[in-house]
Amino acid sequence: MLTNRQLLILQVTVDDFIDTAQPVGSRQLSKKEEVPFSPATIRNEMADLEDMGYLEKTHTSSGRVPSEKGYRYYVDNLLTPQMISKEEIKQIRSVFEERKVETEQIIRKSANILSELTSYTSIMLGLDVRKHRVKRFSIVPLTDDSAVAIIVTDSGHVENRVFTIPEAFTASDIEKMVNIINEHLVGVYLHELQMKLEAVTQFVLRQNNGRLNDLIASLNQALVIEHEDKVYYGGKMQLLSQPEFNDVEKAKNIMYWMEHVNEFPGLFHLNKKGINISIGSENNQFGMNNCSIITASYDIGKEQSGSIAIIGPTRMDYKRVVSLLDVMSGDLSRELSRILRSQHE
Amino acid sequence: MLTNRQLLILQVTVDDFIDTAQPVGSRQLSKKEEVPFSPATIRNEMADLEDMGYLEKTHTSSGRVPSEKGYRYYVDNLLTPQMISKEEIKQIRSVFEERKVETEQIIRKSANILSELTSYTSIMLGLDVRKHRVKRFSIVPLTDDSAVAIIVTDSGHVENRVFTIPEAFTASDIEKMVNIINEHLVGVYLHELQMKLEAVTQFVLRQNNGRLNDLIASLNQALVIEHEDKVYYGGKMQLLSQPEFNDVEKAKNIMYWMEHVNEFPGLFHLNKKGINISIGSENNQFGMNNCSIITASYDIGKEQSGSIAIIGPTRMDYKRVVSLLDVMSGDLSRELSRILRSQHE
DNA sequence: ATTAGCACTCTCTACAGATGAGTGCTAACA
DNA sequence: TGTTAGCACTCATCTGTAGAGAGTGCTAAT
Repeated sequence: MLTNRQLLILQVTVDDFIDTAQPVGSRQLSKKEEVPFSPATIRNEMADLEDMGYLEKTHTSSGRVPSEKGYRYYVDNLLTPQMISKEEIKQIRSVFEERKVETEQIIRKSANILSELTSYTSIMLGLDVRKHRVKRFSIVPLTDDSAVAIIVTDSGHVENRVFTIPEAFTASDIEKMVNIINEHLVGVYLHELQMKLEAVTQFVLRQNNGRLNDLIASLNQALVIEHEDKVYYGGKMQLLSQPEFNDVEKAKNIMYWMEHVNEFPGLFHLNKKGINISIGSENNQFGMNNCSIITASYDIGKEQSGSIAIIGPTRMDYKRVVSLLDVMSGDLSRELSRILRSQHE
Repeated sequence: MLTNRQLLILQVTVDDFIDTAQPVGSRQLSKKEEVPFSPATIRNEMADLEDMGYLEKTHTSSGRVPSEKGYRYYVDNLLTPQMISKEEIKQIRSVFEERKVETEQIIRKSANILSELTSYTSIMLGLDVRKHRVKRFSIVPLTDDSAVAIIVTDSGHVENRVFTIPEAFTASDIEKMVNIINEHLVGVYLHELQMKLEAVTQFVLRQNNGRLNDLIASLNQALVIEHEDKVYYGGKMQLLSQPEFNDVEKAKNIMYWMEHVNEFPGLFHLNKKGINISIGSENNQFGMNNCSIITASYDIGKEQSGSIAIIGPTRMDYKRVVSLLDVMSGDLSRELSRILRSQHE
């Protein structure tokens, strides 16, 4: 167990390192008024903290730097939420000022503001389209053997797919099918679409409209709506401004990773509700040892939820980021729920 | 006017520098078998080339480096197209193998392959949506006061906008309007849309259907189809591998620029037909002094055209890039024209 | 238990000298 | 007269050294 003095010193050390990015020494610490001890005392405590694995030295006579274990302890036990200034809250709220209805734009704008306020990179997952419901289905023929299928969801989102028409179907055939599908599919969640289309096929068979079968099959093939996570970034280059990425090799690594985020589907969904912090090698699997990722979830109505994340160096300003994410996720919950509700009225 | 020997030496110097990124010296050059002269002779010629502004020294006793004027001369007069291996042509052709109908995917894939083959960054402009024609217009009501307007184009592209319904219009009002609009607007280019909607307004007024006016106005407002160039990148990070971007500051600059390409609408459209090379400070306005941009245009049918570009350091492999762009733009012309034609049949 | 003092370690910077690649110029050569 | 060998010179880069500065660990005094 750590003594109060050790807690204090650990906290101040981490804070200082986060601030300056320089190893912090005992003399330097003793100058701070929060720390009323002499350098020698601090040295002793730091040595103990090092033995326990919370601090590290870069070389024998350097100051100390927090270890991952140190950050972890700091984050779990010493994190005092930071006040967000009114100015900044106002800036966050500005996202919702324009009364946009397009959730995509709201999310995109949020990402930008978040990265501006933190000076790290933000990543936002778009809403899961598959949890929206079909509002209207229609087909527009393009050529003799191709047409575009359009699904409008209750959220105003539009999915469209070009598909091939297997034989020569007349316009009235297609119209008939559109009617059947609308009858059966309006109100259905997009992720149930495939399944429900099966039911339609059965229905069509029973109605002796068997000739529509091929058409539905082709349609069914085109309408696979992947769980394709739309990912929005804010301030991709912000990371390059951090001193830890002065080395181009490291910068390249992290940029590469960001381009391929969608290939790691686990990243956000594994997270629990609320705010979650993953430090350094804890997200080693993703090849970013020098980075921490803070994610926050928000709820939209009862069924949907979204994720925001900030990615920065392990030496990131946890206090501030956590507080900002807290405000932002709360606002997103509230505003997106409001929009969704108005659409279901 | 340059002598043949000077031409040779300039060419070999540029080639060598492109290859090694190191200033090239006279001794080094004389070792090459294409250059049967002694270092002293080469020194004399190089001194002359420097006087004429084609070469530069980084310091008094360094080897020479091509100046921008040198690159320009090289590009204009000494560029011998490079053979593209069958392997590589095959790789390019693989874009079109899957018989995709979605031009967007073809373009995206092209961008990736191009950057893979060149190890620079590629930028592709999506097709200009505004040159497509309206195939079908429809409206799907979402709530009492909002609806989504959908335009399907002859190319299978779908544009959609959420707009607010000013007063309580009945479903039949809206249906009426959709019919009127379809009557007037099918076949119209998207860039004419605004104008033609004016005409519809006039028509509606004359038909004494004046009450639809507000509806059309709101719709008109939503249907601004910006000349928003969709920009696709391939291999954004490739540039970071180039030695000239080892300096993080420079890397940041260029990355920043790339994120904001769409804010420089002039970049691609000013270019003439065919292949165009812009070296170093020639694209100074865009803040990329160390880069060259090679653009190539391709034609789709009679009316549309597209642009591909490769962006790399001034010390880029012009020979190779030009040849690759040549092949790629030819293929894109051919294949996209084919697809377009099939859609107009 | 805390702190002052001291020897020690390690990094960083500056400076000097050696090295080597390259140049310009001049004189000899074909 | 065009080409080349030779030579002195320049400059970047590397190496080694010395000193400053920041920090540490340990010990003894408070």
